[in-house]
Amino acid sequence: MQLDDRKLKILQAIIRNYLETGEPVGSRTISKYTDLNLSSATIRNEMADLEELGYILQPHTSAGRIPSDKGYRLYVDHMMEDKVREVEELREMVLEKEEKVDQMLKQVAKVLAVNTNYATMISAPQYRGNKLKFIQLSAVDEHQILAVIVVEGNVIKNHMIYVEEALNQETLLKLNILLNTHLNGLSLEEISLGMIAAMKQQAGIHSDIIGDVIDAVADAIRADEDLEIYTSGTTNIFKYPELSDKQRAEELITTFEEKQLLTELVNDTLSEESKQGIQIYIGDETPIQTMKDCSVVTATYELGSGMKGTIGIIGPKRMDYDRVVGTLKTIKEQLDRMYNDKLIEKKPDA
Amino acid sequence: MQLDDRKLKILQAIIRNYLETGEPVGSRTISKYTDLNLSSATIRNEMADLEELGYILQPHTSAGRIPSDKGYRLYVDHMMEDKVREVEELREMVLEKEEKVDQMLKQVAKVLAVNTNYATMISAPQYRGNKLKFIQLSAVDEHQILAVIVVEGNVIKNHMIYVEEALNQETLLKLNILLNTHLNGLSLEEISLGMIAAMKQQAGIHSDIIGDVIDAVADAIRADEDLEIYTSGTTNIFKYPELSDKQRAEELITTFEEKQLLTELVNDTLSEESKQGIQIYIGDETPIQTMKDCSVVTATYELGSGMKGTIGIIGPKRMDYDRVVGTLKTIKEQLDRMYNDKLIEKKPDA
DNA sequence: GATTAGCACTCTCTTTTGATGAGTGCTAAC
DNA sequence: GTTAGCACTCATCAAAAGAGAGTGCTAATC
Repeated sequence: MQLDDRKLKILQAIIRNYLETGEPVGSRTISKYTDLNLSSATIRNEMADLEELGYILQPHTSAGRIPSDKGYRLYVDHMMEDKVREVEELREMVLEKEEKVDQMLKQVAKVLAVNTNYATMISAPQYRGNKLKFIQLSAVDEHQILAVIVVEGNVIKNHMIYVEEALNQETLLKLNILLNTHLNGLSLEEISLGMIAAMKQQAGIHSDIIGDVIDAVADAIRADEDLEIYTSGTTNIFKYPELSDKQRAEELITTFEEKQLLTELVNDTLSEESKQGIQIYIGDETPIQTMKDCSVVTATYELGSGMKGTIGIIGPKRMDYDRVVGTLKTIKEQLDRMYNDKLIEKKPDA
Repeated sequence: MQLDDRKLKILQAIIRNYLETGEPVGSRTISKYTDLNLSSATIRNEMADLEELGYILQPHTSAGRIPSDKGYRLYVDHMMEDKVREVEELREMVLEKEEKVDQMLKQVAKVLAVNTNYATMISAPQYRGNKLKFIQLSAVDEHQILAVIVVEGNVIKNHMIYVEEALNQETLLKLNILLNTHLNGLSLEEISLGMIAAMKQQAGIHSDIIGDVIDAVADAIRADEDLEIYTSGTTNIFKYPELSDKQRAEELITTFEEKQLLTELVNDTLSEESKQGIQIYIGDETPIQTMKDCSVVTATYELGSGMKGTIGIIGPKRMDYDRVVGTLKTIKEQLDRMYNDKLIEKKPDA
């Protein structure tokens, strides 16, 4: 049996209708809904075919039909319309303050959640294979030395070191020079034990401090290991009865609370090189078990120099794919652009 | 009518039983439950009295009785046993790594949630009325200057400043000295506009940078305004039917997600000087509307030098008060102690 | 006078039953 | 190939019936 044009139109009508209502859709509805001018009986025959082909299914005898995962897949691959939706709020927000990246990301997650009525997540950009840019030790008071470590991409890490007795300015300066000359421009792999030993030797009685700083450097560079993930709008799932029975709701919300569990999704998204950076997971396709009754749309954004992050929108399978994809594209572009603008303008931030 | 000893015993039995089962408790149950050796009929008479006194109530005619808020209040004020429970996990964890305060707090929230089966929150200590300790500007590269600001209590704030053209070391040193001599030891209130103007004048063509730094300083000092709050175990509420109908669950979980809403609770706890730093809110007593069907137990902890934070446990009214209070006391003590140990040992952190 | 046994009564909860209605599959006619 | 017609299925809803837990009250007992 073939999937001819008429069957496609009917399938599309079924899906569109189901996306709106969330109710199984019957033959009579389609008969009126479309401009095909076919009676419900004909539609019924076609529906039987579509069911046999696996694109739709019946929750129970004598109910209407709902799209199967295969049906949704066909829809998002071939039948979706490009409905680019402006997200005004975000545009303003991003321009207004870019104070701190993580604050901004939290905001993005929230704006997206409010805009789409789905649950959202966003992962902070990962700084892979980064190199050390700058180290500075400063005496804060008699017993405390502050180590500031800046990594390429301007990730900054602070580390407080306690010392038994005060170091004078001269010593500090020496240590600073020692550290910077040896370590600047290196990645974690390039820092050898030999190098560390050499530095410690040169530092003499202050070798402890060098060890401490090295640890902090290691920490700063591989900060990507505990990936920051922000979520918002998790309670939106209560808006969709098919997701909000107790068990499912509990599982889902727990997944959002234990943000580690979302790492899977981020990794999967980053590994697949999808067209336009937008990825759609329908039902079982998702890498996260608890979301197998959901659909997940993800986008990869880039804040320049390979610092990639992931945005995800999680909703029911009958999510408004057109709108979500449109919104995500907009946001993605804005985030991508944000960094470039900054590069060009070289403006100080607020 | 008086609340004699027998009535008290019966009330206690009712509450204990209800805490366990969550079901209204009837006269027959109590008649067997207690060692009073009274028939159900007698108990019934006493229960009628207790109801008249307002300590218990009937969900509907011919159901057992459940404790009223007044009843719970009497219980926690006078009838609770001190059931101090060790929280081994926390003890180990705290000792093992005190790397970063916020990481640790997240852990505490989680351990508490797992241990108690209730929802938990913890607010990061607030650094009230803090003074500036130290400022340092460093050139990271040609166009970027990093400002590091350290506030009393070792709160560190980083701020990147973009400049059109590179500053030489000498200029930077001058600016550093300028900033530190003028600002060190001052609180936000003590930094006057006149002072800023004077500094800008001395900085000459680099007055922009001064302005930028001042902004960052202001930001660092009043960091308490956007209070960090961590939550955990929010999905535990699904374990209690009386809290987990859709509407209530949604409201509660939203409250936990929008952590700003929890500020009320923190402020209220910090403002009341309760005995032993433990506070119990029953039902309507809570400052947060969405929790009016819950009970909330809070504790104030102190990481030294007036940096106070709040731990909260949110559960059903029939929460196991004895255990929760015990657990909170333990945790509170451990946190309090943690800081003192550190002070004495002056150990560097991991 | 306090305690208890007994009993009618109340109210929730669960199960059963029947009615309704949406939707189907199939057959026969167009 | 399309459509009208009809018997059939199944979820949903509401009303009815039954069971069970628990009460309040009265009268008897200690």
